[in-house]
Amino acid sequence: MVRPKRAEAPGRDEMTERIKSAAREQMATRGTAGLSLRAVARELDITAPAIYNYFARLDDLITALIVDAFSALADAMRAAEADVPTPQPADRIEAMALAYREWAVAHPVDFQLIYGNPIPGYVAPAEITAPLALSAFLGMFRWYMSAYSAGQLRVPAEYAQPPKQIETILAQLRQDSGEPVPAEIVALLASSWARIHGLIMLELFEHLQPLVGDPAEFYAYEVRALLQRLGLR
Amino acid sequence: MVRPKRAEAPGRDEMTERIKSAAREQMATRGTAGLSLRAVARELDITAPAIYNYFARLDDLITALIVDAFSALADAMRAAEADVPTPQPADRIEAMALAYREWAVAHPVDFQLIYGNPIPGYVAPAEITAPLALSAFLGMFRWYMSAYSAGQLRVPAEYAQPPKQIETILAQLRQDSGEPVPAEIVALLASSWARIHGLIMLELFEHLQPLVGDPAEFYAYEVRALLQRLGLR
DNA sequence: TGTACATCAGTGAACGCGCGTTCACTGATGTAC
DNA sequence: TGTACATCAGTGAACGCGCGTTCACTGATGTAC
Repeated sequence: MVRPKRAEAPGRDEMTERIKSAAREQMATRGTAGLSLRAVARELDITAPAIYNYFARLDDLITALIVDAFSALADAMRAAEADVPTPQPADRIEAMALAYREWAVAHPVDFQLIYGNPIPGYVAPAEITAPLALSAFLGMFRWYMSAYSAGQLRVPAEYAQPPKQIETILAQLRQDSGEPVPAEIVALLASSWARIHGLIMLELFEHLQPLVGDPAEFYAYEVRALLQRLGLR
Repeated sequence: MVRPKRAEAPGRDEMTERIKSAAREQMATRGTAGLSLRAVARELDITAPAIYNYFARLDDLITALIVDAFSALADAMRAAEADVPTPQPADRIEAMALAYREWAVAHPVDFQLIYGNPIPGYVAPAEITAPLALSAFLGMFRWYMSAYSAGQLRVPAEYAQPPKQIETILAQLRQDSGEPVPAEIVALLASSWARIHGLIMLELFEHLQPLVGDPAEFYAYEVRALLQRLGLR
């Protein structure tokens, strides 16, 4: 019988996971700012200094949680995208947008951790955070581009003249995607992102509910409206 | 010479204002969760217990700050609305939307305080908070309604069939505004709010900048697009 | 005008708390010979 | 197979800190007679 690891002793990697998981759980119940090394240790029946064997500072633990949250969100969106049986961009975009909200609602504190309020005293290392923040939405960008190239996506009249400043990012996107990127598509992506992001933010803090009743239903309605306006439905 | 108050002694109301102002300043530099009674006292050259003469609990101070922030935002929007010389609803709506962002950018921490992350351990009294949260946007609702009644606002095709759940709020709105309120208008209002709110949230946490460059310019563009789509421009 | 009293903002000491981090240590486990 | 040693996760005590809140008090000010 092969037994690569002993059953009772956690092992370094698993212990690291346990610490992160306890930390996530604690944030879920007490808010992002409610995280404390000692409480995590207590939860794991361990003394606080033991955690220093895995994370040199509390900030390193937080950074690890942020990185995990970003990739969990990106994974959820990729999985939703992959589950779509039809080849239409509209279906993929819709699936990813719905997955965005579903993940946010299922993990509200992780969502705040990456898109919302910073923890007091903690400063995220920008070189780690910045690329991850966009990555989830660049997946959607690919479908915007392919729908546009295929002549399916129609730029609505009201978005015809995007501001000049937007061209600063075009060079990089052109490099990433290997083809010329119209400023209108970037503007549409940013606008789309803001529309669904705003709905989620208002929902998470209970501001949307009194206005629309069921936020999930309204969100789906908004996504459909968006796709329809882009000529994809 | 009339002198209703002595110059050197602050007086109760002014001292209350000073405490709130120091608290706001502290939140601005250390985040919403960085607020502490003792630090506020230090700032005012006073001992911490003295603050209990003005606020029975730290939570009461926070509640006062929230109420102040809500009314400051509502005031800013009302002022912008009043400054519009033309009678067109589109101009008023645009002015209010721009004022919404300008206030948020000028007071990011206050904006987070009312629309974002709660302070750990603090629970806002819903009976105070809930009505205020909507109030700023109900001002915009009036203009949506009047533009609709005047036949200027055209409901875009993609928003033609709002979800059923939205009708739960219609009765109350009908009572407030004194006329029948179509579900489409409420849907448009919620959608509009989410669009600009999402842009602001992404801007406040630096997620929008890499995508569009100048957030102010992009915001103005988005508001124009919205008004145009509603047939108001 | 002078005295006694009430009011009340602010003091200073103290409480018990949880926090992040350091330090020298223990003791189980794996490895080399 | 047995012994000596290295590794290293985890311990327990201690540090200095800032926090919210309580309490009995001081002392200036205003008021009543």
